[in-house]
Amino acid sequence: MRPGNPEALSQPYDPRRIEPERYAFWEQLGVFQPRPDLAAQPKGTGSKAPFVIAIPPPNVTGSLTMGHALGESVRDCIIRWQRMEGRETLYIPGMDHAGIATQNVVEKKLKSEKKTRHQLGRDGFLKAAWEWKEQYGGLIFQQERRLGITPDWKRERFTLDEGYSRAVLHVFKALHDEGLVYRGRYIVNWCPRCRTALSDEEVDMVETDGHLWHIRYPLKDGSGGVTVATTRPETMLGDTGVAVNPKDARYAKLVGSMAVLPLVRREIRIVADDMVDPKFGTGAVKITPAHDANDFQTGRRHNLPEIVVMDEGGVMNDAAGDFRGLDRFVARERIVAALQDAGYLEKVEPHRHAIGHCSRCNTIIEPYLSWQWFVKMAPLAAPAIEAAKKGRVKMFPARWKKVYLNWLENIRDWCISRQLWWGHRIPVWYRGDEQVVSLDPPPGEGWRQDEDVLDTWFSSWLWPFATLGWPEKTPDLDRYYPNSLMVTGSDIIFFWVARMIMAGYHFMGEAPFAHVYFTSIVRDAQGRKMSKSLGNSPDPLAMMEKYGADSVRFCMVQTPTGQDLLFDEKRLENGKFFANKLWNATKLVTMRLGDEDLSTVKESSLRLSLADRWILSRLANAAKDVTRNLKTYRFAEATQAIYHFAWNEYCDWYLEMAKPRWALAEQAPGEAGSGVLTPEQRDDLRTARWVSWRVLDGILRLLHPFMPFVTEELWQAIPHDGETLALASWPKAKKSWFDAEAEREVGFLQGVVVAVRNLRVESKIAPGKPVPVVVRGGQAQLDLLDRLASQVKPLARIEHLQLSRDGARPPVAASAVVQGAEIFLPLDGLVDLDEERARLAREAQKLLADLEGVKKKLRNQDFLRKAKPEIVQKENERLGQLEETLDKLKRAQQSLSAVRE
RNA sequence: GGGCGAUUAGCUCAGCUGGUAGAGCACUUGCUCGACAAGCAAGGGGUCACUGGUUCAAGUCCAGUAUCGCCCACCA
Repeated sequence: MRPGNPEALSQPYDPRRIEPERYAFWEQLGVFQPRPDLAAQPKGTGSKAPFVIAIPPPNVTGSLTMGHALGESVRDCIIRWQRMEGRETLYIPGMDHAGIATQNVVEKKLKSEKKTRHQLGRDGFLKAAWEWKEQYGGLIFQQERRLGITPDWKRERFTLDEGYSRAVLHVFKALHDEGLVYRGRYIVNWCPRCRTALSDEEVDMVETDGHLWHIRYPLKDGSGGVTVATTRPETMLGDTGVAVNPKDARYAKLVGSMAVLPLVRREIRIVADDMVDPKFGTGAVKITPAHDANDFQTGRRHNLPEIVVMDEGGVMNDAAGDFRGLDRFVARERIVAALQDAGYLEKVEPHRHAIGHCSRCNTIIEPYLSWQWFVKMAPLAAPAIEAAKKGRVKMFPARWKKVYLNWLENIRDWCISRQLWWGHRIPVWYRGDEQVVSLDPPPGEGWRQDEDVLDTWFSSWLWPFATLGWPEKTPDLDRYYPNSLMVTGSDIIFFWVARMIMAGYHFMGEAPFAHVYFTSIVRDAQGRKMSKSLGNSPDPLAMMEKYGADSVRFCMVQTPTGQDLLFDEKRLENGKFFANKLWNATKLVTMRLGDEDLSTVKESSLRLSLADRWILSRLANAAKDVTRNLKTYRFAEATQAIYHFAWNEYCDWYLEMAKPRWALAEQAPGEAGSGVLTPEQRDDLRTARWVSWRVLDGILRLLHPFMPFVTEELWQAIPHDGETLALASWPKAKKSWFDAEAEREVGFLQGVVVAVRNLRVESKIAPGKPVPVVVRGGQAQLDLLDRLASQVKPLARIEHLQLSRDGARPPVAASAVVQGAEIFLPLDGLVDLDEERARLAREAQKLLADLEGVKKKLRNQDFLRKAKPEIVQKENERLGQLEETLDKLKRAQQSLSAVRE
């Protein structure tokens, strides 16, 4: 047992003073490293299997947001809890190279130096990017230390590290060898600003007001024309056909004939295709196979030429004839004008539709025909679907399972090539007609490597096992895969969660984690997304400065799960106030503990008083509640349980009741009251000290995963066993501590105290003035009050407590009824009798309404017959209580009305 | 067009298996009594969005409606 250090609490609570020091303290002790000695049993068996969480790797360019703070609070809370439960824990940190985001940042920096990446060339650019990474990357981890999270920093991984990169390339080759990776010329989502292809998930669809232009295409034979409707007139330059529905009678005779494309004068064929909806627009669709995914399919079905009319920057190319060199939107205006001048434009309608935007830079996406690499997803999705259906991967909250399944069941192939430089370069080599997939350059001369890199998510989806050394068969991989839990935002359920599960099954044969917990998405108080441009994103570091990391953690962790959180800075006050309360309570307790080594005190040697039995019972309940709620990720309930117990039960009641007992020590300073105190008093003092210490210790343990800094600080200040609270054991709900009788009895005492306090206030008695109180009640109730009189009296400032079985009621008094016992506050000449009468009348009226409700229920035969017996009995008891209370109130009213003023 | 979620005190939200509506903040009144004014004590405040249904009993289960929000979707 180590003695406490009460002096540590002499200054007021200030998180800024204690938090940074504590982090260094934990790091020094090495509490973040996994302790294999704890995991006696092999993985996957029993509760002692290692508990593993991998961090969702933040972008190397990232800095800490409230969203990160929320995720980290949850992850670290669970990790710390599991560590205290005695499990070996591993929290894996790392960063994502974030292809497009990082390349954008580095290019911007180059621009400020009046350079472009093309001037530097590929190698020069990559060198600059790595330099940037070394200099600025990973800032977020410095910030996250401030939060008190406990990853094993020695295991930090980066998705572009040598080993990790091998894993990524290995996966590409493996999937290619299986026929699941293929190269093809298809329509992809193209961002003309980033000049790269994107996956479907990287495109945000935005409802936008646009136009539907109706354009007449004359027939070649001069016999009229066909009118098509389009939202993107500029693509007409690439039209190679017109499609109509085969069942559409209006156009039946045109099928097979040729139309002449206006402005371009190209002859294009009119074809019949089911994809056309006769009811939309004109029922005739212009076909631009190189600039529309639908048209591409249609074009292939009818062997129409594919003409690309823009370059990679969205500028019209040579195929655009007179419009070459124009930006696609300028070209749109010019083309519309030209069509109008030539009399081809029949109509323009307003039209609302969804337009794709680059999720990185918000540029409008251009469907673009190009050579890309794809992953065939359906075979990978199958086990991931089954895993969720069979519950092998559980999601919290469960409703996300549906979203997940819906996506997987309609999954489309994944475009994984990106026209960037920062990333894993595709391991494919070309020489003439030869094509080789190989991690290293093939032997021989003249090989040229594919220019493209892989989608960032093509590396992140390997995170749960690539961080552990895969594809090597490392001991870590054997020990720590599968992970236990994934905590992330629901916004990346497709990008990342679903893909990790697919990769887990495909490469490791089992799910990467058993549970997925989805946190809230943090929004501002008006419900807007946090964004840099709006400036509505609070800086977590500033929040920690102001309220403390403990408060940020405590308040963020208890946000609603998996739905939007409207963040309001004001909520953070709560945690700080709570920490402050505990600080002061601990200060009080440390001042009263005396010199005895409490760890040597045997609980069985103590005679626990009612208050002791009560608070121990409540502690057992709190331990049970916190643990149960942590198990199901119900953080709001878990924090509520410990908060309420610590503040409203331990501080508000137990400590107040302990004060008179501690005061015994002051009657006999020095030798723990020897000689002056009776043996019973000495025992009581020891008991009060032991229980208040023991319960405080329990509170600090239960709260530690949520507020690690202040709990550690306070734990060090009281007598404690072990070096750090972070490695102390998690409190168990001791069976022998549950004590329903003590809870009932203290409930009565609390009722009496509250009633007296209320009578005082209602009677406008000065707060400090001691008052006499008379209680009439059952023998058991009176005995209870008698036994705890010395503790109850100060709580309500009772000067003299008179207990009587059925003695006379004081003639002039304010009164109340608590569990059938009558409480009188004699008030000769002090009280406003009219007010007291009115108060009693109000009280009686309330009771009468309740009574009516209960009576009605008990008259109902169906209720008596069908409700569970214990419910009926409860109602009967309630009826008795209400009638008794009402009766006593009536008598109080009578006795008051008999009094003349 | 499909799916999901929300709607409970002035605000932000809890209410898990149906059985007398809760918390924090805000509000009212009163408190420098040696842990704490970041506090203490006592209070006020809700026909649980609406309509039907199931049930002895519904904030809680079912159906529908309304409003708001999110996600998915190849009507050009």
